[in-house]
Amino acid sequence: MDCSSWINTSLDLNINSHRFHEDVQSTFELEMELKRVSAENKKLVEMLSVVCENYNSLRSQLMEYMSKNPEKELSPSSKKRKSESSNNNNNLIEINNGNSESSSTDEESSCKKPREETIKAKISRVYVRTEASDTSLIVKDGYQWRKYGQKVTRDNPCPRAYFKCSFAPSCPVKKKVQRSVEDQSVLVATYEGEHNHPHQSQMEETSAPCSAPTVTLDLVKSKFSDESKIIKPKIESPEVPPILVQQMATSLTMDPNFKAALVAAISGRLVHKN
DNA sequence: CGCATTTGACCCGCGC
DNA sequence: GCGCGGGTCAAATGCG
Repeated sequence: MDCSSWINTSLDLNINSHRFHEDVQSTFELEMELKRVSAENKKLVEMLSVVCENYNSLRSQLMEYMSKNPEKELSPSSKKRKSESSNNNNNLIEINNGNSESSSTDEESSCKKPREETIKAKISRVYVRTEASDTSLIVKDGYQWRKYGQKVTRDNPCPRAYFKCSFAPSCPVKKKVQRSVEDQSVLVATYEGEHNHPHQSQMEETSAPCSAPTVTLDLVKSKFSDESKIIKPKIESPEVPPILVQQMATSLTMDPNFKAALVAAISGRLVHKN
């Protein structure tokens, strides 16, 4: 072996050794990254389980309520001025009837308001548990409201507050807030219409700890249409059916915001490494 | 001073 | 037609 071939062989070995070192380092970094992603996935699974638990709790409470008051939900002849029903829901529950142009059993969309034939406002109801000492009729939903009236209604000694979205008249959304008759620690907020502007405190809420989870129950056009059939005036097992977990996971993955956040979390770390 | 809230008056639909 | 009750208006008031 001459001198030049020896140098070439030595260089090859050196280069191969360097590449091997890089490969080992790259593999090590990938393993670390895999561990981080696994940890994040674990957190997400834990979050999902918390969501499932909250859903389970709220669902059981809803079933209990419906078993006690089946006629209020089923009777099409319910009057407009029936009392605001209460329940023992913790945190925040939104019951969204998805009011549409078709005939509805909701008392708010009864046919006795011919002047409002063009108004097809989406009406939803939110139950918020508050501190017993909290006497304000404030529901923190992330939007800014302007109070324009307050009334004491016949069915409830607690006054009902009337709010308009602060972006009115460009945003036609209104809401009524009143304490529940039976449980005055529960605020009943009735929303009319949909906001035509972005959520004002969306950024703050997404970064804030999730202390009061919100569950939306669309009782008319539920995405969980199968589950809406399951809801009967009968107490069922409090366990979450596996199909529900799957559907909740699916709806999470279908959520573009959730997807974007997940992709940003993972790709951000990978890009940062490279 | 400007804006939000309060609160009594007013409007309107419904039942009798 | 009248009274009742929910919903809205707008002047008064309070607050930063």
